[in-house]
Amino acid sequence: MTTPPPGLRERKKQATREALRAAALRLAMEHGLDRVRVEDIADAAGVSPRTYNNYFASREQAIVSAVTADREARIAAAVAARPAGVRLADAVTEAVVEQYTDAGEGGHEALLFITTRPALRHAFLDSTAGIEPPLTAVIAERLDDTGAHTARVLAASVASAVRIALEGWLRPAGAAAGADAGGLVVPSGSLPDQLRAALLPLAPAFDAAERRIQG
Amino acid sequence: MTTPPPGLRERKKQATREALRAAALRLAMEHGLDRVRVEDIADAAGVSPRTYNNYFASREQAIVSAVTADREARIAAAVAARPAGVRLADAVTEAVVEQYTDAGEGGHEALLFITTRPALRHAFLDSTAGIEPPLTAVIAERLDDTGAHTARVLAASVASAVRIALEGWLRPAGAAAGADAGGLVVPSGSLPDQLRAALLPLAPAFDAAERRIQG
DNA sequence: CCGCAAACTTGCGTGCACGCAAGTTTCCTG
DNA sequence: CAGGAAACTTGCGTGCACGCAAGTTTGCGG
Repeated sequence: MTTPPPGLRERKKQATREALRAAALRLAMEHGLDRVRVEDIADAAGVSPRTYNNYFASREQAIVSAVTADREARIAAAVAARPAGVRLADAVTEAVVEQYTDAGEGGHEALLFITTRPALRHAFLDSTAGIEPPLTAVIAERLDDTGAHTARVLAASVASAVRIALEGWLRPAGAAAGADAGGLVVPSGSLPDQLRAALLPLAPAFDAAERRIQG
Repeated sequence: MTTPPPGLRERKKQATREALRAAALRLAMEHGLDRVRVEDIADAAGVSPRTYNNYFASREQAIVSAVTADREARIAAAVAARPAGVRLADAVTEAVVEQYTDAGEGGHEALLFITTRPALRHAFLDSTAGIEPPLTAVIAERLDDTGAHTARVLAASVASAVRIALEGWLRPAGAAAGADAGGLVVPSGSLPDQLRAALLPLAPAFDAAERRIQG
């Protein structure tokens, strides 16, 4: 259903995309973010600059995607993998925490690099929006189809919460706190803690949605 | 506290910004979106193209902001205006519906124009993110400071829900439905209905947050 | 009323995103 | 195994975003 043998075209495309990702990240880390032109990346991947742009709409996207590429699919899979018995809220929370705590192979240096440059950090935070579609799919599955876009709203909310958690986690390294002006400031714990804390307020919404179909 | 008489500088800045907004929208509607160059807009507003770019990071942003400019502040104000007794979820929902149904003075033609061109529609949908900061502020006020970023998460979720509602509302005019592949499709009712429907799943989260501080 | 510091505007230069219209490769069907 | 359609790549051209380093305006003590 999902994999009618990929075919040469598709394989080549993925290879090119991957080559571009890798080249973008490597060159940026080697020579410094602003000393890498699109031409260099395309060159290193063996394609024309114009083709590079058929795959990525910006340098930041290419670089960041080297790290965030398949988180989307992984998260959805991780949710789907939880037994059907557990609370949806818990399934989602744990799946998210799980996927954001390993950070992949040599991804740690890369992640440091990315979260350290403002432009890349921004792109990185934006990439959380990418988990929305697959999350929508798995959530919709568990909810059957109660109320049509309930699943979309919940998935989008999760994506937002993750973004906020990441922002909070990066706060120390971050620059402007903005017009928050609350009262006390939390000392920004570990990433898993931040994620759980950010997702906690959404749990009641998940519970209610789940209750609606299963009593 | 909020308005120590604005001063000449600030007034000039707002005037310029407004002139740019207006020029951008007017020219785009008169001559067609892609027959308006940045130079024309800057020119019509009486500033250099470089200055235009100090105010807006893209043509789309300038045009769309002519319509969405103060929705952000209005929504926050509308929430704050509701009596303290009502359910937070209701206050927010009604405030949002209220602010998205009038659409401003001659804004109807403009809105049609915007939602009709893909690039502008995208920018328009993205602009919903702008309601997040002010919403965070008012929500945080009602919640005191239970759990620090609860307010941020809820505000961000509302913004997402609004975005989704708008997307649903524009669906008929929209192009690609994406990989939704659910089952049945809803015939996309009126905008207020869409908004209420999208915000409904979040109500339990608001209730829980409210309960947490007031019993 | 002066003059300085901070804010804002502007011209210039660089690299970039992306539409378009060939050229090339993959895929499918007879 | 043709042969043509569909997908993908590429060069070119245009307009754009934005850093930088003057020039100009506003605001604020003295």
